[in-house]
Amino acid sequence: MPKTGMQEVRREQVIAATVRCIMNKGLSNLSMKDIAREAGVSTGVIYHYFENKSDLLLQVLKTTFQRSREDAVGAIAAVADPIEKLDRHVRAILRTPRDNPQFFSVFLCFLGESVHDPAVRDIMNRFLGNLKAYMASYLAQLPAEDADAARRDTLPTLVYALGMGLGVMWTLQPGVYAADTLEETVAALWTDYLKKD
Amino acid sequence: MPKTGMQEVRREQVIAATVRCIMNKGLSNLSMKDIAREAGVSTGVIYHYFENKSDLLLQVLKTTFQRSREDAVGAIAAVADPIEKLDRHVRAILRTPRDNPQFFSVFLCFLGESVHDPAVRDIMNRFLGNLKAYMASYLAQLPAEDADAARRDTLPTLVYALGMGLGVMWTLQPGVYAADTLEETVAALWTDYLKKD
Amino acid sequence: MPKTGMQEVRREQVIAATVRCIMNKGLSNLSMKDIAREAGVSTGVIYHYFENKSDLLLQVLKTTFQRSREDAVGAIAAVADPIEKLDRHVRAILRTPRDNPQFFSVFLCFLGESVHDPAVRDIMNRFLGNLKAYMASYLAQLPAEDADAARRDTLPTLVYALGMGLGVMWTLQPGVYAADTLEETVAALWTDYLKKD
Amino acid sequence: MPKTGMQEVRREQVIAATVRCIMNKGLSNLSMKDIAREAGVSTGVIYHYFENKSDLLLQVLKTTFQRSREDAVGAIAAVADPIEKLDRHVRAILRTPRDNPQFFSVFLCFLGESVHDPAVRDIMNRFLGNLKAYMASYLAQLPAEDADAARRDTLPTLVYALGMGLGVMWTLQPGVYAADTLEETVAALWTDYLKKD
DNA sequence: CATGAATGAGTATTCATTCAT
DNA sequence: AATGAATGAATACTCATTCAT
Repeated sequence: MPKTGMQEVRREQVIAATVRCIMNKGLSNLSMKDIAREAGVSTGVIYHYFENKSDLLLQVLKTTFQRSREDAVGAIAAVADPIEKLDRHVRAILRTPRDNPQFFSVFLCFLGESVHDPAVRDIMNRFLGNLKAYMASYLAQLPAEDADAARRDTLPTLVYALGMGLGVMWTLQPGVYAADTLEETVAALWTDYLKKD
Repeated sequence: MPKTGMQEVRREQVIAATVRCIMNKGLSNLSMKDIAREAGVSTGVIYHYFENKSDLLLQVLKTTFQRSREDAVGAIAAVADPIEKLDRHVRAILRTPRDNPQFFSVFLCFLGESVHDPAVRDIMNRFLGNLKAYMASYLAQLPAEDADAARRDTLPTLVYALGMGLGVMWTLQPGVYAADTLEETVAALWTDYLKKD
Repeated sequence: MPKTGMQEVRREQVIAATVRCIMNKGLSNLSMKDIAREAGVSTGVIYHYFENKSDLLLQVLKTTFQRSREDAVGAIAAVADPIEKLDRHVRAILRTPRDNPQFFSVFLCFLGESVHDPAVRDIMNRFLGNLKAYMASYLAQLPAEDADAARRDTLPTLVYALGMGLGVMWTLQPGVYAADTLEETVAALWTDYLKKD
Repeated sequence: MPKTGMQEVRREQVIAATVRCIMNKGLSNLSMKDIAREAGVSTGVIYHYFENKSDLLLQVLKTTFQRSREDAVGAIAAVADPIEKLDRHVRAILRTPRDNPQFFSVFLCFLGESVHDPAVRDIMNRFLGNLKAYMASYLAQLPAEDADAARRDTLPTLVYALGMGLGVMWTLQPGVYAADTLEETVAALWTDYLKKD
């Protein structure tokens, strides 16, 4: 087993423990001791692998976002048709709060932080920017007659904004929405929006 | 002026100072001393009017939400026609992050807290519930033939979800969106959605 | 009792406790908890009156030096004749390690720090500079025929260097020197040095 | 090369690295990791050759002192005449802070430690004692009529005290003294002192 | 009513030392 | 012999809360 492999394992172990702690206690009550206990290591270990608390938290955010993006892209990579891609993409976004509640908890916690912490805000912006750019890239393949140009440009922002908003509501009141119906409704909403004359 | 009047003034003074502090430093770096300094009072005064830090923060959240709701309702109270009401309502929601950034900063900060703090989550849910209920109440006045029943029921959730999502994006990157165009687009989106056969 | 008076009292209390701790444990093992315990206060109090540990230590050094200087100047202020002044001054310097061992312990501890800490070195240099300047000021009153000019200029440095060196030796091995004899010897040494043709 | 040879090399390597660290950061900020990095070895190695940090530091002090003594003795061993020996000895002492600033930094740092650490103080005393004894040994060879007996006895203490004091001043403000002139002055001071009737 | 000094438990972080590899 | 990951006690410093004045 190569050493670098072990090191990576330890880092993951600490990051995973931090995510669990954030879900249980939030960012404002998060102590390094808690994280160490949750990870089953001593506090010193954390400082072996991360510069300080702030560095650890940024790594947590980055890792969480990277995985979420890989999931999203992976879910629609196999599909060729842009419209079909959009449909599946929208549904994947709407399912995130249920399929990956961890992601949403972390996201919401750091959202509060991003208001006054530029480093966090940068990571957030880059994440959202990447996702929107990805959607724009396959929408660009649509024949010009199939979609209004202005709408095609606005769509990624609208899709992610609505997804985020519904995610927040779902996280605040898990289960109050008829998930399947909502998925149909929203998927139809955006494909209609795009196609409309 | 009765005693309670002065007391109310002091309370407001402290709450306003707290909001300003939250905007500057976020929730996780907020100290009672900061608040006292910002309010121009001693720390002892805060404990005269609020039970403790947690109580103060809940009062801040309630007050912020109450005002926001009063603003929202006030902005469309004079209009009679439900469709017109909806149009103005949607536009008011979309303008919130610019017109009242204070509100959005506070909202985002507490959003992170609501993940693990039931008291905060309750207030959030009640706030969103009230807003949606208010929209539902005037949409109910629409003649049955003017709107699909199912759509009328879903609309408040969708409107607020999209508003919240766009607000988050605006707060993360103030100014990147063509605000006016977006307002038109979204207002049209929802009125179309409602009317569609 | 004015408030500022009480504040000054507290500061003195903490500084005095710090000096005692330095004498017992040295600078490198000095903890804020030790100081608080020795002063009979909580750790928080120290941070009420001093910015941080480094600030406290600099204040300790300044205070110690200021008092030592007041003692030195006070001991010879009443004397008019420069030669007589020098004689008493030299004797006062040589008596310092016995009369005020506190001063010498603090001085030696910070001497080690001054090697790499510019703030400490500055205070040291200013202290020594002041003392030498004071001696130079009254030696300047000597009639030109009574003292070789070059010797008069070097004397303060030599006097304080020897005093410092003997103080170190005394502190390392308290009591091994025949203090009185040494005092005579050294006092004679410098008055001779100055007068010699 | 026998094993002990290698071992000795490693020990020297670590000791030299420690001295460099002390010069850069002082005793109070000295970490084993710093030393290991400076020496280009792992922390484990240090514990192979030294019992613990305190042991390492004592070895550093001993080694530094031993070398300084060898230098001092070596510098005047070839001279036969006691008076000439003294003259050269005094000049060598005064040149130490410039020629061997390493020695002086280490010396000053441990001086602070010696106040409360008996082990350090013992080494200091033995070092100074040896140097003074050496000077006394060759001064003893002076014909009785060439030197006052009492002065001959006091001289080593005075010479080293003044040398130490001037060294401290030089270290605090490198370069402010006219080194050559001072050397002449002091060398003359002590030979005069000894000879005087 | 108001103040702000005082408390002390709690936090992030460091570091000498050990030990499995 | 050598490595450097791991430990955990210790440290400086913060901060919500109390209470004498």
